[in-house]
Amino acid sequence: MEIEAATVSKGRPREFCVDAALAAALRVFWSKGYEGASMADLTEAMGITKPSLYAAFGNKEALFNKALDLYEREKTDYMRAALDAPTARGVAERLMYGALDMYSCPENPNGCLGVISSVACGAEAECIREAVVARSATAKQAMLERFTRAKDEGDFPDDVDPAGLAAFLTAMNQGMAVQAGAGATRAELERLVETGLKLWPGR
Amino acid sequence: MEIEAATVSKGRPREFCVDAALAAALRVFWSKGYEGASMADLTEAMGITKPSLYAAFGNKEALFNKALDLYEREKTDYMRAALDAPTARGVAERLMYGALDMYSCPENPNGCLGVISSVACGAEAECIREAVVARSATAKQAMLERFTRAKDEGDFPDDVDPAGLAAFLTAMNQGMAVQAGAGATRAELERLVETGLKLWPGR
DNA sequence: CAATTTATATACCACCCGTTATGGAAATCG
DNA sequence: CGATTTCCATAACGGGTGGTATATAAATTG
Repeated sequence: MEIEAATVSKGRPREFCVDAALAAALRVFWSKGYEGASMADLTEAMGITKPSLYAAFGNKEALFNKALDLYEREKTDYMRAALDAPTARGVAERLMYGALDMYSCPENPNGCLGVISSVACGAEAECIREAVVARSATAKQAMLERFTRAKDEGDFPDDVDPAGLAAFLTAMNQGMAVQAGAGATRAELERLVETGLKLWPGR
Repeated sequence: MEIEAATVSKGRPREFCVDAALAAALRVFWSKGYEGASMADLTEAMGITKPSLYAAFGNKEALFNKALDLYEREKTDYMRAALDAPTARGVAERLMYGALDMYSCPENPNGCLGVISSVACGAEAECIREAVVARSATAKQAMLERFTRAKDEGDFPDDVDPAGLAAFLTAMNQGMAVQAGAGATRAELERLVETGLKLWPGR
């Protein structure tokens, strides 16, 4: 039983770059959501034909999961960097401005793949939603742990709840994603972030 | 040229209640989104056949817009009541707890029809998104006017921006909708609301 | 009771969906 | 070179989509 894929290919090598194709697929899912992205959309953007796609990625769901991996890999990076900030306020700043940069970057599709996929999800694609929600939960959990530590360190008053702050930041992030998807400008999102930080406890 | 529909029907009267059918359609759109709701889903929930639906409502898009009217009519009520609160903090309280009640009512589908429809919207249904976004904009505008008045009345410090507060409340509402759609419990949403109110300026 | 007008029910349309079978081209290994 | 293995392109599959034509049933008007 072969576990590893063959390191030396015997037949004709594939003519496209898997990583580039996956990046293209991510953009399509990011723009249209899981169900909104048709195989025709995907193959056209990826520059390959359907049989090639199925041979390389399995099926639509597997392709989405790999695209989601790619998306989260980058996003996780910026979140981890944010959680490494020395103070809770620093964490909030980096998280919100990071989200702002992501959502207002003109090269990115509008909105957040996670929000799009968890909201726009017909019953048939329940497993997609579950996968996305699970990842979102781990992100929230990481925030919670960071803020419990921050509370111990006296970063904010005792009457505010670390779990509440984590939920708050999550909601702000989701709200930004929705407004960005609806066409909000960077200036509008900036004002939202600044207001959120003005309300943030402490300092 | 007849402008008004005939007030006295001549032929066989329809056997179903239009309002009840529309309410059923609203629940389907609310649960599955515009594109996720198929005509089969709709007719089954409404208890009528496709020709009856098309005769009574026109087509899928017209049906959605009427369902959206119905949805907004109720939601607008609670928002207007919220904006009538004497203080800005009262407005925020009523808006957030109103949203909480709406999103955690077990009889309602999860999430917010507006968020679902604006986020989960393939290119073909662009007009749907535009309709939803336009309504959301008017709601935000009403908040903005209320908070500019509140600022003149000294409800919160001068260094906070009324437009920022409106965007903030909108984002909180959207975040609650996303988290509710993802299966958050009422307790979790309550904690989010309480944190939001704890951060609210003044008092 | 006719005649008319409308609602309903069945069936159907062309199209798009995700997925796969088929046939031929191309590159590697012996 | 020959054999083999894999990739690519075309086309088709069954099923679901929004929307509709046709025919029958039912109620109102005269």
